[in-house]
Amino acid sequence: MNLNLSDILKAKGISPSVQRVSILRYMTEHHTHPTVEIIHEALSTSIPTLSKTTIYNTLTLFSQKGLIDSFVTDDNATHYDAVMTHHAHFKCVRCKRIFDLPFPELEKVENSDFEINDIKLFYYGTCRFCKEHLNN
Amino acid sequence: MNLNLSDILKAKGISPSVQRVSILRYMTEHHTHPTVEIIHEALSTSIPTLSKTTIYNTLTLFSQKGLIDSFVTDDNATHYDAVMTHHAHFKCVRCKRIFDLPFPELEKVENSDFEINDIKLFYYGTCRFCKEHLNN
DNA sequence: TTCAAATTTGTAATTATTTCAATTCTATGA
DNA sequence: TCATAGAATTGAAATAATTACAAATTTGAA
Repeated sequence: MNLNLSDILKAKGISPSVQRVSILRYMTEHHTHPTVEIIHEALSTSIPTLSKTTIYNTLTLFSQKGLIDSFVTDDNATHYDAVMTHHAHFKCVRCKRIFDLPFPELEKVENSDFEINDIKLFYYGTCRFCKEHLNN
Repeated sequence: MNLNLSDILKAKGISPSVQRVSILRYMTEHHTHPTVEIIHEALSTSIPTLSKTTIYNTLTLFSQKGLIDSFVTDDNATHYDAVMTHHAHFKCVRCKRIFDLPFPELEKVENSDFEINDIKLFYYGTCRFCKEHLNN
């Protein structure tokens, strides 16, 4: 398991430090689209000296190497995502959780003014849990 | 023109102060998806005392009353938009400008776990101007 | 005209992120 | 094995967007 993650990093030309492996492990085990803050809270227990700067550096590196994706939502924080298959996101405006949804068929943009390299699709609304339990 | 904007505000139950009318005018005349920073720079000349807090308050109010929309892009800043017809956005990763694009036909999400109230679609890439003039 | 309520303002606080220099770690070659 | 250069990490400070909030100003109705 650990070896596996190390190998993934090495395959991308990233030397597998304790911090990097931990962050990658967190990302692959938690598909919750965490922010730097959340990751820091979660990993500080096992690596007390882990700094946010390292997490920022690491996630930026992972992103550049194509290991993870990132996006911002209307909380103005960057969320990271280790699921690299193209998908859409649903954000519950109540509990703020972000869920994956399949990316729908999209007609191509007929406009030569724009060279499109990436498409992001966000749904906003209320999740079933909040619908059922927080009726106020 | 001015009367017009005042009336729009009044129709939404918003009293048309100088600041609010100016901000609404800026939004209707500039479809550039400005940030608070940009609006502040632009209007400070004519209203030197205009504070960012007022701009934040006003845009939040306009948004709540359905006069404008807002979204964030990967610059982690909130952009405001007075074009209220549903459309998509293209952001040029070079010049950072944001353009409107028609919102494509989308298949309905078949998932009772989510009640969807809003959909946002962003394209990222390079605009024609940057393609032609900044080839580096 | 008066005054309460609404609005605006400026400052300070908060939050996310970046910068950067100092420290720590690690792999390599003597 | 040991020294050491380069890589990685750290923490503190700087920056940027936003919010909180109390004081000052403006406004509209009585």
